[in-house]
Amino acid sequence: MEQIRQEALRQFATKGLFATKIKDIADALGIAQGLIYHYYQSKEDIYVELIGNALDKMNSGVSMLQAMDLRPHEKIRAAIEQFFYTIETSEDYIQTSRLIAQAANSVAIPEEARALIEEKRDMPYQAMAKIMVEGQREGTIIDGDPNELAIMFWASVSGLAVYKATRTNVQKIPDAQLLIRLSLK
Amino acid sequence: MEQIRQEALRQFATKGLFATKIKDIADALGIAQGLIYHYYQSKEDIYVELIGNALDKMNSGVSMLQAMDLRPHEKIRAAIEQFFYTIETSEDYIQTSRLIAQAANSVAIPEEARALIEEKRDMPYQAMAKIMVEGQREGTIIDGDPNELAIMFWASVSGLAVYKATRTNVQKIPDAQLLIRLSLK
DNA sequence: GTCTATATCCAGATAGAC
DNA sequence: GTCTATCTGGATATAGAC
Repeated sequence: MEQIRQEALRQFATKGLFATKIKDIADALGIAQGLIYHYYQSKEDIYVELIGNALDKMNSGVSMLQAMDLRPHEKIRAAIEQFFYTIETSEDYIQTSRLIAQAANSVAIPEEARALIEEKRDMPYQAMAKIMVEGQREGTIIDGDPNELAIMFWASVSGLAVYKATRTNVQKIPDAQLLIRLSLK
Repeated sequence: MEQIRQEALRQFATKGLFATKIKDIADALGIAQGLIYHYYQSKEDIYVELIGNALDKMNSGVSMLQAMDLRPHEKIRAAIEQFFYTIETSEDYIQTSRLIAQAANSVAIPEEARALIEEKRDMPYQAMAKIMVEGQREGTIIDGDPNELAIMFWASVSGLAVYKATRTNVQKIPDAQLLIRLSLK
């Protein structure tokens, strides 16, 4: 069950929902194709579950960040550093963000998956906008619409994640200092 | 023929290669499904042609930028402004970048398409790195590895493009000034 | 050039034995 | 729980008439 999830994540993240065949997953695990249907009712069911997990994982990271006892500009530094660390060390994180990127960029995903994305994907933006506001009050974050700052922040972060994910042999991704320049005074 | 290309681009960009059915394209154009095969040998053929066109379009934009009679930091401003303008006005540009994003993020695309991407996608990074070097010599671009600066630049730009492409009702995307802060002194 | 009809294949899902 | 076998639908691609 957990193995099915893992293998499905790996394949959905790299190939997408439609190019991934149930047989591919079964073969990779060395089990019969029919056995998958003992655990899941359909391919879409696996997909929807994974999308939900992925969004929750992303959002819980953001929640933890919010709860940290740090000043706003320190939270941004922490977020960036955590991001750079995770992207270098966690295969699972890369697959997770890749899955979300694939899903968000496709209109041909199950209704339920779409609903989950719609419901959950704005959380990081709102949380970051709040941090920006607080930082502006303290004078450590640059002026400007906090929502736009938040969008710019996550757009850059996810752009980097995609860059990293789609190059097999990336030696180095840019230094965290560059990202910090985006919003900090 | 041109209509097939256009409709196929629209659908591949939003749904990907595998979720797009030949019949979907034919139906959208009001022609018979079989007729597509009068113009193209296979679905993959259409896809590969579109990928090639998309990459060329992107790269020709960059080439034009390079050829402009501007100082390096002005080129960066120009690139950002052109980008913001195009993303707001050109449906075709959004589809084009979405197609490339989809393709680059999937391992399940035709061999030929993969080869095209491998061959052509680094051009913008190299061109931008060169501009960064020149700007650093002039003192208008911040210090740091020019390759990393270039990666950061395009990661942010493409992150924004994806953000914009995947929200139907985006009112505003961040101001160009924010992006400029990334690299200019 | 465009259509209808169809051959062929493949993948999702089910049935039922062990 | 796991397998093999199979039903069923759908999609690519082809054939051939108009």
